[in-house]
Amino acid sequence: MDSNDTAGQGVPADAGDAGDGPSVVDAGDASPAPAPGASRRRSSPTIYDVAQAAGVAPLTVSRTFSRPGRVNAETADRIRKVAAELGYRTNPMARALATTHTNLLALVVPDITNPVYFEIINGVQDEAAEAGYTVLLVDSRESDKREREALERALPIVDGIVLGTSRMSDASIRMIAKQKPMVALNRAVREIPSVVPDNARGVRRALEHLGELGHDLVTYLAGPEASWADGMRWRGLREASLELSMHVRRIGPLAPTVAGGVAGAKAWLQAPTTGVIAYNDLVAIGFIRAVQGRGKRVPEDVSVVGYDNIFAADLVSPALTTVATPRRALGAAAVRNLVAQIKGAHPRGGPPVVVPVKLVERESTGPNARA
Amino acid sequence: MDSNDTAGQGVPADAGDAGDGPSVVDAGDASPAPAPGASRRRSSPTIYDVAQAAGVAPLTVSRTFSRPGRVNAETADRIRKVAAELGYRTNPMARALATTHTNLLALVVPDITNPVYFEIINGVQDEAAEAGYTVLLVDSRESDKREREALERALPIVDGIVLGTSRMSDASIRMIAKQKPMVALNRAVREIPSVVPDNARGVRRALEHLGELGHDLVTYLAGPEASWADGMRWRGLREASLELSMHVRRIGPLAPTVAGGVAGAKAWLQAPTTGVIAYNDLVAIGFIRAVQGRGKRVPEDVSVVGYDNIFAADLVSPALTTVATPRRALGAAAVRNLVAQIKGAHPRGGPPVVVPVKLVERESTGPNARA
DNA sequence: ATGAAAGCGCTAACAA
DNA sequence: TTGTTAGCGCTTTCAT
Repeated sequence: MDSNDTAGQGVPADAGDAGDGPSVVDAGDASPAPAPGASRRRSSPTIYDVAQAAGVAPLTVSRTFSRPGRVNAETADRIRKVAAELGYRTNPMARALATTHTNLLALVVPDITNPVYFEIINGVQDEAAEAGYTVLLVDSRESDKREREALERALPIVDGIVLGTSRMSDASIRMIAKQKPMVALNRAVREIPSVVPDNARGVRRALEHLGELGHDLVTYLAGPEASWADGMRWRGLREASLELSMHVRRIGPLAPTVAGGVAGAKAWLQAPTTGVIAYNDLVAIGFIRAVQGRGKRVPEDVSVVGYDNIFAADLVSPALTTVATPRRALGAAAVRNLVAQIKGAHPRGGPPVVVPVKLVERESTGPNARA
Repeated sequence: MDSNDTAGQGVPADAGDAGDGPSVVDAGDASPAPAPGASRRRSSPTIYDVAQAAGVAPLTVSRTFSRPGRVNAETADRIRKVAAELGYRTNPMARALATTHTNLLALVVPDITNPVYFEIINGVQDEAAEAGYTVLLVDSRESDKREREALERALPIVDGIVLGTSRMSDASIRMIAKQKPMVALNRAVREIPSVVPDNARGVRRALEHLGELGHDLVTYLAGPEASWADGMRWRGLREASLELSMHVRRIGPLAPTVAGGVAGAKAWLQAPTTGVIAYNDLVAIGFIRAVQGRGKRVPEDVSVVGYDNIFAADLVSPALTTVATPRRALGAAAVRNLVAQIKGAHPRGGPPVVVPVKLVERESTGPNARA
């Protein structure tokens, strides 16, 4: 909520250009459209204007901007110069109509508010920008209805879709994938190229970490039943526990929220363990607050590992030890794959691209007091 | 990071409508673009196809979708039916080219990652959807260069811009406002319609609250020097302190981050007060952690009030008492204003639209121990 | 390396 | 209420 404004003086002074008296507060009241030409901007110059001014054919101007190299260097320079003088800018709509592609990508996430998506968004946006695409962020706010509607709107104007943790059914997803190139993120969908973090490896590292600290009985605070990621993590946990000769219990399903963590704590108090691995950071945070409220100390009485390494993980006390998912890399990988598809590569229905994760050790884990 | 995937079972069931045999899993490796027509989607039907099938003129089809009501109800029904059968969808690019408007709005924020913008984004998106617009979210990541570039890209394809807490100079902003309708958020820019929260009222409420708890000397942890909001808050604070017969000290400027709060704590420890008001929640959080680290208790030794009421404010301990800015309302108001402009209303250069704020009392404030 | 013609799909004007 | 005629600004053939 800060800005670099220099208008800090708060001067209401109004250099009124329409001069219709002192600030009429209400926005768009009566007066309809101003006479076209009033404060209205002149229609911008086109390739024809530039062509004429530069003494070439319109097509040459077009080429100068869309396929440089296919035009004489000198000619191109001259055209560019003239264009700059005239303030020419290529019209994306016209180009889109002619080429059928917009250079827009849709990125769908279930909840912008969820810190998990920050870096994904950044990764997607950076990689997209690099490839010459602008991204249209679609926030479905955890509603498959909203997701479908928003996607419906976006579909006809984008060249491809990055579907982050979709709330839609596999069937709906495949339906959409038939219409536009698509890559799924954080979720494997048959026949759809997908990019996922290495969930198995993540929980395994968490378990190892706990093991090294002397905890050999740990509780897993499970996520939503329908969660693909949760399934992967629980499976990975069981396998790892076998290899490491440790024991893992499961509590859940839990909502993937602070409240879910609180609920998990209730159950855990019935049968405490010195080690806990949570489905995600929010659950871990809720769990910690709840058990602290019951007089337990973290990490002295119980070590807890979160998952995702969200923004807030570093803010709570104790700061959360957690598995960091490479969200930026995830987003970037998805875009690369998507752009490849758009450029003409066949979509690969093969196994998901798996991106590595890593454990971030902070204050919520410590040696087993009993050891 | 969870999903509702049903693919857990791996059900391959696919009511294949294209029926080209059992899912050929591995599509393409080397081979370049597929023969146009292979897995490529057929070019979609146009108004001409629909017109022909329905036995009317193309224009009538066009009207049916763009100006319903201007066409006979029965005819319209028939056309819609035929269109549905053919799977006709109006082509936004063609429409945009013809009408010169895209029904896209740009929302520029300096940092998606900043919780402050969540609700603004939601408010903007909802209101925009209601008005028939899709929003293109532009994240400038605190860089005026990036902001300018992204805006550059977005400008030609949007009908208007909501500029949230811009990092650009007033001059740049006015420049852009000349090209497209615009509304500034959280910042007053001369000659540009703007919507801002009631900063003066906010700090005043914070001060009152502290006063009621018996603190009459409070420290203000100031934000960045260049911040418009900071100026407003400090000014509001001074005025309120006069009226309330309280005393306010100022420490700063500080970075609007957790680190800034830590820095502020250092200075505060030189001359502690029992009441503290921070520029924003992040600063408050940093401050609290730092003073706690020096053995001070919150709120027993010092009461602190944050600003903004971000997501994390409720997660830290003690939970933060803070001034909640009506971010969703802010976003919605901006869009209403913007759409009014687009629809033809004159831009109003008058004073900013001011949206009310409110104080959220949580655990970080308490009675003055000395009282 | 450059150009002329045609058209992408839709919507403004005007008619009828 | 409906239809006809022109474009919107760009990129595609296919020449030159």
